[in-house]
Amino acid sequence: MTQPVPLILVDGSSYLFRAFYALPDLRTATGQPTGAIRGVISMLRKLQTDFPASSIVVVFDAPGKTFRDQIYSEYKANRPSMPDDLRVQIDPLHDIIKTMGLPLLVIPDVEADDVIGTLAEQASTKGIQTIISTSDKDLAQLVNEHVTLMDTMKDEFLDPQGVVEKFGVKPAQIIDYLTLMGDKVDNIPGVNKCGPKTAVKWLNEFGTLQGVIDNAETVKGKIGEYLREAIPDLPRSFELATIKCDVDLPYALEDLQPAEVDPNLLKHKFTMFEFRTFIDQMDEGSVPTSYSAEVDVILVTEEAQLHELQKSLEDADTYAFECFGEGGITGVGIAYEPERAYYIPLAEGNLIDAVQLSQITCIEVLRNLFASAKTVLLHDAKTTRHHCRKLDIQLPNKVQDVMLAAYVLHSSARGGLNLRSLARRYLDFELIDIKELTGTGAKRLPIDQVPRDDFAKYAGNYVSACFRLHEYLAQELAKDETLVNIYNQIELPLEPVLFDMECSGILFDKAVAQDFGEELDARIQSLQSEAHQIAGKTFSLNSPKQLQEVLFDDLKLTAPRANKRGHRSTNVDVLEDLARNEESPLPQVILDYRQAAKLRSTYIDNLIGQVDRDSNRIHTSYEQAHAITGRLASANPNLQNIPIRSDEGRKIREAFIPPAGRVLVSADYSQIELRVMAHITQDEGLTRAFAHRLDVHQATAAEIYSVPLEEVTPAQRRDAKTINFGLMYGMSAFGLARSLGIPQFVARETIEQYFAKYPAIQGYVENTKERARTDGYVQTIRGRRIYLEDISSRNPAIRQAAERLAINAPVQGSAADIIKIATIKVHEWLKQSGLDAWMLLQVHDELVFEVATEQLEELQTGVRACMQSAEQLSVELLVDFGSGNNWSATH
DNA sequence: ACGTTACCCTA
DNA sequence: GTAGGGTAACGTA
Repeated sequence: MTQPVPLILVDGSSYLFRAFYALPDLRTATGQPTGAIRGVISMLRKLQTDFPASSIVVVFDAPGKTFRDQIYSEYKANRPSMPDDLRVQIDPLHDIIKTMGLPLLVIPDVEADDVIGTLAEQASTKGIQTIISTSDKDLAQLVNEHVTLMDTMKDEFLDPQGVVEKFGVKPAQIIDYLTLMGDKVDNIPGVNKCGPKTAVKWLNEFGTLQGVIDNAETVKGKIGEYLREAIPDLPRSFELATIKCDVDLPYALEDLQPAEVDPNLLKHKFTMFEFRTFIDQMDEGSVPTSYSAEVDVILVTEEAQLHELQKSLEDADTYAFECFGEGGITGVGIAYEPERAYYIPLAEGNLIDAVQLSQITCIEVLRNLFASAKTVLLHDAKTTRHHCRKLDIQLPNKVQDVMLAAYVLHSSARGGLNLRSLARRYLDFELIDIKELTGTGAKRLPIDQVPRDDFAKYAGNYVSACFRLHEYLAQELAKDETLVNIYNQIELPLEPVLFDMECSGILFDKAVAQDFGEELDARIQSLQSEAHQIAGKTFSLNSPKQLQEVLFDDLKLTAPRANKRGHRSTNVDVLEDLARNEESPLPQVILDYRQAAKLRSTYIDNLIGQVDRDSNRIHTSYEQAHAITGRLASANPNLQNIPIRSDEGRKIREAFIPPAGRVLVSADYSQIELRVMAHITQDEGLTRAFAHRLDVHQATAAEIYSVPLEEVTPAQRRDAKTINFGLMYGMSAFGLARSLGIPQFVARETIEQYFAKYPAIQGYVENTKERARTDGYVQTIRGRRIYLEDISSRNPAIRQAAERLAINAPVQGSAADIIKIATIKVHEWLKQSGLDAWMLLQVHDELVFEVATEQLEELQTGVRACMQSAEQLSVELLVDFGSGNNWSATH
């Protein structure tokens, strides 16, 4: 078989049976049988490899009766019923075949043979060469000059000549041949004692079945009697043995195109069935384009070289770029083709004696380069923007970012999103680890002291990998339109917006923080001595280990709970319990101490330390590609966890202030996650509550406690709020009982009542878990994917954690998509509004601005419009505003 | 010096 | 009971 064959029709059912009986009884660790699945998949993968140019269509019998049962009630009556171990492999097998991107046909009321016959006939008519892959000899009747039979498991091909050699009759005689023999298994009567030899002998003598019947009188002996006895039944047997080639199919031949394959999903499914070999094979074959592992790195140290490079870049469509350095800039790397890269050293340090270009010349070239319309390929564009900013260069607003592309493809892929991991994962390209050049620990070299040639090699390989990754990831993203949209419409445009917000920062009044810090110090001191006095000894209040001993050994209080590692917990819940018992004043003292110490260290000290010397502002870093749900994270410092719930903690917010003449403004979405929940589930009760602009927790309380809205007590509302949130987090009766402090059976009843009132939410919970199991991921409204590698874990705790994430991720992730879109819209609007206003922070459902006091109203109007129109949900999006002279006053 | 654990702050 | 970040203590190097 050297000619590529356009169409391969696979008789899936025949292989499934063969694989089940012929192959060893493989099972997963949980005992799920998988041998037949593996056998069929293995066969299909062989076909894919052997016939890369062909389109493969897989056909299975559908459960239920067919026309053959109608013409003959005893049809297949002798077949033993399907073993359970085989039956349970069918659905998973179908699912994997679909994930492999192969068209799968399971047509009710039509046997697989007839589907194959019909498709082969259609293909023949069009002159398309067809291979039927089957282990069932009956299909030999379909062989003609366009149609070949193949048994993939036995590596056997049958063209018309081959049929004659194997069976002794021509393909056109196969039906007659089968009719004469009958089929014991399918309970089709033939001629008694007539096997293949006799059938072939008669057919060679008389030509056709009709010929045999017409000459029945001439057949001598016992077998002649049997033949004559069989004649009345033979026409029906003939009909049963005939494969129909004119079935009405709901598909045309040209509809049966392969679907795009999501390799992560496929790997996930192979993992579920413990098909390690297939995964390994995929990993080996995952390199899309086989580039050389060796990158030709050119060190640019002369002006002539630089200008030559500049010219090449002007001709190139696109190029990868990276700034290397810690603090200062050591050099830049550029690659405009996959196998060659350039490194331009710019460091001063100990390399000053080496020949190198002046920074000024080089920066000028880069500035011109970035001013042209070329697309720059980057890994972590936002960080590169900060580097460039130090050189007073501006990257183009529109760039490509392989980190963000990889994040959109798989936000939680093992190994993370640094370029080295991505190169290894997607390109099988092993990058030099910078630690090999710098060393670690005390002996670690600053990177500008790494020998220049070594560093050039590292840098050149780095940008080369970035270039190659962009090619690969763009192609991967293109396979799913929604993912391309997440990348192009959300993540990519958001990146420069976050950059601007990071550069803006927020003004911080150190004096206010300092004063509060001193107040806290005094409190910390006195609480500490009080604690030591009660304990009768000095100990570190910060140490859970020492505290444990004091509380439970020295003071002999009873430990209510153990923590994860079996130690006696001293966390808030425990201390609050102990404080309520009033056996000792120490627990309350510790609680007060903890609060003060936390505020002092995490907030006061850290925030003061992060204030920029020149601007007196705090510039956080947003992690755009970190949270698996699509949320942002904030770090150095984290401005998304500034205290607000306790009055003491809130005081921290008083240090976040606007400059003179401006106010701080906070715009936050009202109940965005519950609104998303209402939209996703289309739950009537929840939707109605939002449509009537009710207090949603109050409305929930009224429903589950069956009381009029106005009679809901604050306690009932609080419980309802707990339940509403708990549900979004996938909470169990156990968890609800704990957080409401009620017995588990009461919690179970409460959840039942809730689901009775909000049935669509219960449906969502069940469907989502199911979808997560079959797909391996869940999706947000916009189609962002959240993969759940543990959804089929055999460990119940791990599996249940994945289920909770499956329930929460679409809600949290959709809300994250919405505010990201809003952030982009607001930034655009602000830019063109000409207002003296700046977007400073994003805190999941809140945007914080500073604006010239007299422009407050105008800002609110514009921001509200952007935020409310970020997504069209089936419930409206509402935005609450607050403003004031510090961040506390805006709430 | 670095990693892990317990704790606690946010949406 | 979801998603994060940061601190101090403490264990291991």
